[in-house]
Amino acid sequence: MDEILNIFKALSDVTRLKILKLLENGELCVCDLVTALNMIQPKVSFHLSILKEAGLIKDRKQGKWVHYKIDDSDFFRRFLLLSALERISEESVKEDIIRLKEFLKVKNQKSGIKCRTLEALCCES
Amino acid sequence: MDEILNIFKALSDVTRLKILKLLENGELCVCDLVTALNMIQPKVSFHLSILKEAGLIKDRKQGKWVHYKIDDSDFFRRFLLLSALERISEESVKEDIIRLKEFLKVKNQKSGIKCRTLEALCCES
DNA sequence: TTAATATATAAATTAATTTTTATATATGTC
DNA sequence: GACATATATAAAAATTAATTTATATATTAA
Repeated sequence: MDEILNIFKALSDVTRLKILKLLENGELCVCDLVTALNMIQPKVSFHLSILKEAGLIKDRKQGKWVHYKIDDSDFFRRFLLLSALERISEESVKEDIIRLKEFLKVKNQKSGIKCRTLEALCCES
Repeated sequence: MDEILNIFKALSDVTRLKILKLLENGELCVCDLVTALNMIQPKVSFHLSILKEAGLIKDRKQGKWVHYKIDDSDFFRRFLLLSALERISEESVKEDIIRLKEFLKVKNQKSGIKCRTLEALCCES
């Protein structure tokens, strides 16, 4: 019971649903999410830890950065996310995606590394 | 977003998951649930109101009683419940079902009305 | 019509969660 | 090595949710 409860608890917060919606396009590091959501970093880290604890996302350390992405190793969780995120309109993360794209563009220019997630993000603006 | 959020919030509480698990066998009135869960009545009513608000259950008034059952009019909700409740073991409502069966038996004897839900409840004890 | 039962609701309390602020750690840069 | 950046974590404050207690409403029974 605790497992399923943790999953539902993880999914019952706007910020966390937004994070998941943003991660649908590919992995993002904490600072990407901080910029996209326009929130302070400890707050984002807090929500990421809850999503991770529930087995909904996983992380990958690379140098200074920690990249997060949806954990699709479990069928039920993946399916749940799929059907839930489908019910969240793009509209609800519109502003976040604008900030994110702007931020990733600048990051790309600086680092010279192409970001797949940026390419996946929808193209208006 | 609010709609899906409400659904997940409704599902992120042990008492409410238990209520749903108990309602899987058929409709129950508030006093059935109060006895099964061994909780005070306002508490049960509070949780029922949240489940109803989320569109997961519906009620039917009959005389003094209010009977609740799972609302299967919405495909997504029904499917969500189906796959979630499947992941909750019978063990986690074992004691509740014992109390419930005992209570329903006495109720049946008194009223003479056969309760379908009682028949649906599993047969040990 | 009085009493009893079933349920709901409001107010007060308690508990849990989220947010903020401050600080620590780890990695990379100068 | 000193400094900057990215992230995590701990403690405190703020917010939200759950629980209890008390009371109201509606229905049936006596």
